[in-house]
Amino acid sequence: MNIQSAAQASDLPVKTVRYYDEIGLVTPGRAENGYRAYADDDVHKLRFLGRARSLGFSLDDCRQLLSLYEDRNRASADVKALTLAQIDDVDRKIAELKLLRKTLNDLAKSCHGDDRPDCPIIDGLAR
Amino acid sequence: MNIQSAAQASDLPVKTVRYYDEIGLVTPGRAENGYRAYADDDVHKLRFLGRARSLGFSLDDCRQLLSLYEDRNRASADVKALTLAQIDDVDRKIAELKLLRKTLNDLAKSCHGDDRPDCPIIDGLAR
DNA sequence: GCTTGACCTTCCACTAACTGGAAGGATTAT
DNA sequence: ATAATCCTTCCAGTTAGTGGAAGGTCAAGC
Repeated sequence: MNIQSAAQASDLPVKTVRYYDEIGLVTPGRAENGYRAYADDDVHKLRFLGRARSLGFSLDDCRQLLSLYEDRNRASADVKALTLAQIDDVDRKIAELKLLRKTLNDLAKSCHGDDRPDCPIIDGLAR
Repeated sequence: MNIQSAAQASDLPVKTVRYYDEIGLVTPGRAENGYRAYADDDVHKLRFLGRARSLGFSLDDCRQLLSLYEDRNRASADVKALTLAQIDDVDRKIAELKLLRKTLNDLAKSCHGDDRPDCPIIDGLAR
């Protein structure tokens, strides 16, 4: 499978897929002509990356998550520990976002939102 | 007021304050010796920036907000629209994180977590 | 067999929003 | 006078890509 098909199958831009190869995250084989040759397994990793990235995991986090996926000799306890750490991370992020949402919502609620110039959002931010 | 005092008063790193000058967001006057001289109004803007940034507004958003802040004749509706867009964004992120949390949790729950190499988490990711 | 267009390659430069550090000048304290 | 602490500019690096140029390859149509 060439890069464009892999990109479409994983819902990532071609440039990004090439970048993930460059930094060693998903390194496909090469065809005779030098083209990247993506296997189904590679596409699977790409899709996983796309999902994890869109959820705020850094590429470094993703590298860890992928190593779970790739290392067949890892003790399952290690795998579980890493997964639980990721869950904690997700929980923290959710909590942060909820707080952020509340702050923004409080600001928006207090704003009459018409064409008058005075605005509680601006005043709230300036406080 | 020198840059360090301004930074402390606005709770921003000195480097960041200098950066905001560099990109033309908050451009203080200069003293005889070439030092940046921050007025109270500059500090006010800096604090505004710090708060808006920490709430997830991009510097581009901030530039808009700042111009709205400075424009006493702007409609509060413009400000509200910007804020509501931020809230939508946050909501999307929260929903996605909850989905990911569930996926990771399901994987972790199914894992026996001992020193055997086979692990349902890995199998689940490989699916 | 040749051309056209779509695809692929690498490489270099650029983005946001800083952050760190070096080199050197100014100010303040002892 | 000297040391410590500011301040300045400039250069480089960070994360996670994105855009574009220069050039090689492939499949279709004439």
